[in-house]
Amino acid sequence: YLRPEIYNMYRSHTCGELRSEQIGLPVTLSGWVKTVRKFGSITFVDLRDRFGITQLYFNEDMNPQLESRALGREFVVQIKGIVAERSNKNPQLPTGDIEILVQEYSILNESAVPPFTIEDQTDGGDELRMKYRFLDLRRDAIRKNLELRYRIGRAARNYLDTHQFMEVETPMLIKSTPEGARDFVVPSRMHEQQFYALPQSPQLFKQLLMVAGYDRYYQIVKCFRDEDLRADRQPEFTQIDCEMSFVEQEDILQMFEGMTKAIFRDVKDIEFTEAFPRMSWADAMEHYGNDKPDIRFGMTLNNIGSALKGNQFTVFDDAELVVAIAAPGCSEYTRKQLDELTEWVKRPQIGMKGLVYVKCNADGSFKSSVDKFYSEEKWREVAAKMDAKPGDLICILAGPEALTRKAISELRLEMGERLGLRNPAVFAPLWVYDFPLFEFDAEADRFIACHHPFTSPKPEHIAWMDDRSKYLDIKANAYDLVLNGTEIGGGSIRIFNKSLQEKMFDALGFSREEAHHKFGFLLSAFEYGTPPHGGIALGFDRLCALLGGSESIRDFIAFPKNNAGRDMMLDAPGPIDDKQRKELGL
RNA sequence: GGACCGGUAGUUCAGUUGGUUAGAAUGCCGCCCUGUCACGGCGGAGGUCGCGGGUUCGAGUCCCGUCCGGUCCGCCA
Repeated sequence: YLRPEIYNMYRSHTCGELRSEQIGLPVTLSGWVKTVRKFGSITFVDLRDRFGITQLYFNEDMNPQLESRALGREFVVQIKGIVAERSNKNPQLPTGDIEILVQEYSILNESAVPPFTIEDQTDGGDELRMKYRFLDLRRDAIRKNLELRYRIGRAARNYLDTHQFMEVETPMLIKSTPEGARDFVVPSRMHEQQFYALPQSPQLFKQLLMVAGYDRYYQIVKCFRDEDLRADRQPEFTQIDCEMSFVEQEDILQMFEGMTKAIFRDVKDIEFTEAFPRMSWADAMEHYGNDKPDIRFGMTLNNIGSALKGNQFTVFDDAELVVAIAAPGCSEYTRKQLDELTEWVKRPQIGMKGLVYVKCNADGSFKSSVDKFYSEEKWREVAAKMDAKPGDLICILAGPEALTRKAISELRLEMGERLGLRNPAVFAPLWVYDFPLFEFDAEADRFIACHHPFTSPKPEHIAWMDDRSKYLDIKANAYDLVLNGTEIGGGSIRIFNKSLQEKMFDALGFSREEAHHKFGFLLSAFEYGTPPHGGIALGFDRLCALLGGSESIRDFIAFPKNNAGRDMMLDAPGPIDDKQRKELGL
């Protein structure tokens, strides 16, 4: 614990640092009144600041000018007094052995009655807390989250500094780019009908820094995307953005695995002694049904179509994919529970038509919802193939490939949650690698980059860049860092060759003119000695939320926006006045 | 672009089949209280039931619309 250097007229100590060693010491404290507990002529006040809570003891009999009734919640006060031993100690407070015998006090500022209580268990709802975020931030719970965020950032910076990374700022006012998320655009008075865009990431700038020879760059940087939001998605968010030159994929994985370990060590006192597990994208999709597997638990996917097709059960026979998980210890599910689970997979956001279940009973027998079509022997065979144990419940989904894969992936996570297998205190990092370079966007009727258009294909697949029929088979030098089923980072080895970059733009359907108009500066830079390079960007907000054991990133951002992208405190965005509008030519 | 949940006292919520004067807890105000730390006791104030329309003898309750908040799907290179 570092004692802040705050000796001045307002305070000699913080509200968090006095202990029994200071008994008898005259002190001056300033802070906010958290609670007032009055007993006739004596009064206890909990005084709060960022560093803690210290109990004040007012005694009107001993000191008649201490009329404590003037004090209200959240008043800012300064007191002078003597540190004293408490007759009743409070073991729940670090300062609980002492109190301050108040000799004089002054109210530095009064407070209106706050609209919600400033306690860990506040009575305020989200909406109110966001509107009065400055009060919400006084709460311990939020303060601890922001302190965690600060410590994570500091740990990352310390690690990167010791590995010769250099922080460079890149511009916030840039040019709108065609690929990827929608840009926030910014009009400018001096350029009528022209717009800056806010960066979705500093991607191009960090690559140009590599061209410039600023090997090992990092930046903890705001990024902006004008897309719809979620609990874990904000229109402005922060990345730990990094780039290195003269590296291959393995170098980057090592470096940032090291950084992740350092963060866990510094911030959570958790030591990862083993290398992070790695999984190819194809394996992730096959065994977990998504590209960010939560590997805290098993219950992996089994494609059992071949075993079950051809038994006159048309649901399976007509399905592109028949896939199952074995939920451990769930064979005793009642009819009601099974019906509820069936309803769960039929919800619109899952979108399945139904659920087939097979109870692997403890006595070795099997009971399924489709016994009409399948013998017990068949289920024994399937159970053996899936490694399902007596006592397990096999859940089978069947339907179109993509929908069913996503549904079983969601069902796996849901069952993991229900079975308590997703403990937020357990951390399971994972590298996912060998992502495809392209995916086909049916709506736009063209190929789009899975990662971004600057990602290099695997060297052995570069030849396929000339053959559209091979596009979907091309693997990229791209990788994600996944933690507990959440993507916390992603990166790639970049293209550093002009003709390959042009080939990439061709593949994505940009004309040469368009490519040069949008990315001419990059193509130009590639003519002047670009080193091989690659990097990664970590989602700082998500990392904080995960380490803080929370689903929502909002409590780890000082002034977040709501799910409509509004700042409830500022009431932003808002209209601009006619004068501004006119100047901007809007 | 779409689905679902919610909106009642400062706050968090309850409010049955549509039926008298809309309740609880907490907070707030007043009085009492010398060891509390979720202090306690007594008393009091506090409501455009989000908004608009409709059905009805009668609407917090039912219907339609709308606004706001939340969660999710699509989207998020």
